[in-house]
Amino acid sequence: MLHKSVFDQIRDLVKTIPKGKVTTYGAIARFLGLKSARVVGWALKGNQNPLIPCHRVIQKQGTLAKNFSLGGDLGQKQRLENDGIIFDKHNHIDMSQYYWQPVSK
DNA sequence: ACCATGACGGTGT
DNA sequence: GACACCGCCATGG
Repeated sequence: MLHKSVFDQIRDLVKTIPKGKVTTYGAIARFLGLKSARVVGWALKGNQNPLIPCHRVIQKQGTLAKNFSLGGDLGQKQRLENDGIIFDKHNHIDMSQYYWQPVSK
């Protein structure tokens, strides 16, 4: 991975997600001009940097990816709850309340 | 260069 | 809601 890679762009963007907010794989992909959200998930999986709040990236439906690297979906849920985000009984979160739209920095 | 593999998303049944 | 496909594309073998 020399030069600026897709991951570099994803990392910089994820860093700007405010505490208490979340965004989606698809939103990041589209923001970066990618046609597939799968690349975003792949990039986060391969590069788990503790300085990057990657737990704030979730699925569009407000649900969590089951294969989250740091403790699975449960570990991700705990991190989000630590951010002050409330889950309903089906492990969904209210996207109308918590969704954060990526913006140019 | 070919092929399998995803922390997805959209659509159809 | 639960499945099943399919398109997507960077990476590694």
